[in-house]
Amino acid sequence: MAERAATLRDVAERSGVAVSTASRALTKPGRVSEATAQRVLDAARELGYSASAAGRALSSGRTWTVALVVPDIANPFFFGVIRGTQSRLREGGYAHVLVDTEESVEAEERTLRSFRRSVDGVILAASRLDDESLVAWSADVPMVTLNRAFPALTCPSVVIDTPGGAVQALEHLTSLGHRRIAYAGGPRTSWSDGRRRAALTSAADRLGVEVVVLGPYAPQREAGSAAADAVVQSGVTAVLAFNDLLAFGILERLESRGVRVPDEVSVVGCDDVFGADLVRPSLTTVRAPLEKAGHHAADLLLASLDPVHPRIGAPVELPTHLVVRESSGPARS
Amino acid sequence: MAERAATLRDVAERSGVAVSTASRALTKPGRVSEATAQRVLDAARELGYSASAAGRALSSGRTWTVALVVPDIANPFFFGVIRGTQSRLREGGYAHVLVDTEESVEAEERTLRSFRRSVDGVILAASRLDDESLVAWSADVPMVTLNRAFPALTCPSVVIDTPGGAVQALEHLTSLGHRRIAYAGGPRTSWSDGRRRAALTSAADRLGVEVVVLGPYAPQREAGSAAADAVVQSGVTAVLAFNDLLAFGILERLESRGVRVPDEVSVVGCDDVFGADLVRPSLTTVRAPLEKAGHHAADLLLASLDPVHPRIGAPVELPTHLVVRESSGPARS
DNA sequence: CACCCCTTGGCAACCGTTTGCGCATAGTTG
DNA sequence: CAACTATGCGCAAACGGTTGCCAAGGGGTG
Repeated sequence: MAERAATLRDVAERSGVAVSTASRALTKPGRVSEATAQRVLDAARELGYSASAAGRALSSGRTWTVALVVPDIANPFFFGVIRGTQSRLREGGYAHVLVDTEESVEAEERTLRSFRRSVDGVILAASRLDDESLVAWSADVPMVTLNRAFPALTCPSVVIDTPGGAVQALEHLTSLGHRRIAYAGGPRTSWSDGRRRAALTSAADRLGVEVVVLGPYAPQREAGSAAADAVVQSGVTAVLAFNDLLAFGILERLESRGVRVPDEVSVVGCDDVFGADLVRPSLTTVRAPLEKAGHHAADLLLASLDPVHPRIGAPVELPTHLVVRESSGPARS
Repeated sequence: MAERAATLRDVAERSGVAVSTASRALTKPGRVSEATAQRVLDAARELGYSASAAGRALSSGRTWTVALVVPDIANPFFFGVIRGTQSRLREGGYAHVLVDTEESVEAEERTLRSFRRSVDGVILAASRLDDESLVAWSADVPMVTLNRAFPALTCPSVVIDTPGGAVQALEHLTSLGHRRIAYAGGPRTSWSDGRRRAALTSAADRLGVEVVVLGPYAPQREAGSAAADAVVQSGVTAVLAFNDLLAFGILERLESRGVRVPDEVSVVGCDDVFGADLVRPSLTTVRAPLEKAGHHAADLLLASLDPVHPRIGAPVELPTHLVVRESSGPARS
């Protein structure tokens, strides 16, 4: 390690001004004279100065850091989200702390507790927290939720309208002649899962088809085997899976059991994550605008963090649409 | 936002001790008496106290934060790595800042400059920096490189032996009767690409086969079209791609051109990222232990950051092996 | 009973930056 | 030419922890 890094004091000494002036020259354009500012800037460059985030955070109260909290970093659903938040946050000058709670409510609370004071805000993706905790935390730290509508209007949220897409999928399958359709559900703690379930059962009534709810299953490929077996067992002709990962697992299992897709069973996923068009048969799925969701979440947070006129934006709901590929087809008669 | 968060001073007052004692009670086990420690702990809990990272960083010089710098956050190669580093860093009590440089050398340097003072260390994955800059930066900030061997032994590194795996792939193809084999290369700035190229040409000599180097191509699916066309044009019977993403693109393009895989052309990828076993035909590929690589990188960094006896670990080279699936087969005769 | 050591906890300096306040100096006006 | 207003800059006090140093007190030993 080289000698200790240059501090603002070093810069000030080198340019022959007071520390306070150096600070202003670097951060408050127009607050010092042109000539002085230039001297300070030069000195800073020569010394390779860059401000200490800790010092700055301590005195100004702003850390220029945002935490993104996700339940499972291995889930490609969140890759898209991460990309979206990352690009916007960087544009806004914020650093990006990534936290994986591994689907644990305790880990989520622990994270919030420990980051509360060290970040300016939090993006909570697919939070497993209950309403009450959510409200409590949102009073403590600027927060935006993603795919978790907010009970009170105290904090902005962005939700992806996957239920709407799921209903589209149901209509698609119905029009292909399917009459009994399974829904392979996700974790019970998932708010999204509840919404989808409700939307599907009500749409099923309207369409005059039967929806068989299976699960809950972990939103992972491995869980697909059990789901596929349940699908076969239940005798439905089509299945809509909680997410694409589960759908992938179902496809694998059906193939290994010799059940042909879509001839015998149609399979539809949710999200359109990386890989949905690679698998064979390629997966019919409800496309969720993941990166865009990340953008909106970051934008909302940044708006509420604006030092001059912070504003809490209106909740955003992003539409989805069905992408029809090879894994869905006419019901076997 | 609620009233301001509790500080150490609040905790000290509530428990009737000095600030210094409160600090020690919370961070130096054994340094204060059992009874006092308990009082402080209780007070802290009652107030919902959690230490300010900024204050702590400023006085102790440690931020308990590590930056992970990747060239492209959209590349699933790095998902595995991120998971690996994330889990180890969290165990070690470190927070995880994620930075995407978008393959830009300038962004990489800018990142290092701005984070130098605000993180305890950096994991530099697939750095595009030249040797000289790398050495210079490693003197400034504790650093571990991933898939970028280090010129001097000043900083630990972990490299994945993909060249070894690529040679295995070449042998596999040779034993299947292929005599002219293409290598669809990656970005010229990629250190890994250079290594693979060298390993392949020397192995080709030994095996008595011809390797046709194509490219460079961007390590992305979209680049696969051009690569596939070049493959067809060159008249080889097999192609080894720089990474799986490129291989996916090649498979897609070959399929749409009506070239059968593996009957007419065998395709082999590198990395075995998420999706390699989903695509049809499933991809024969060189499996890189991504998560393990992340583990090692984090472990090495943590070891060099150890406050009591920091040690710079020996460079780690992780073996790879070929996973044979459906996309490779006997050469057409 | 005197001495010493060890445990415990307080004092205060320090980490690097921002910012409210006040003091010069220069420029403008009557 | 005096009085007043901008403008530019410096002083010093925060921000919230950590830690070296020291003093007081308690217990053990000769």
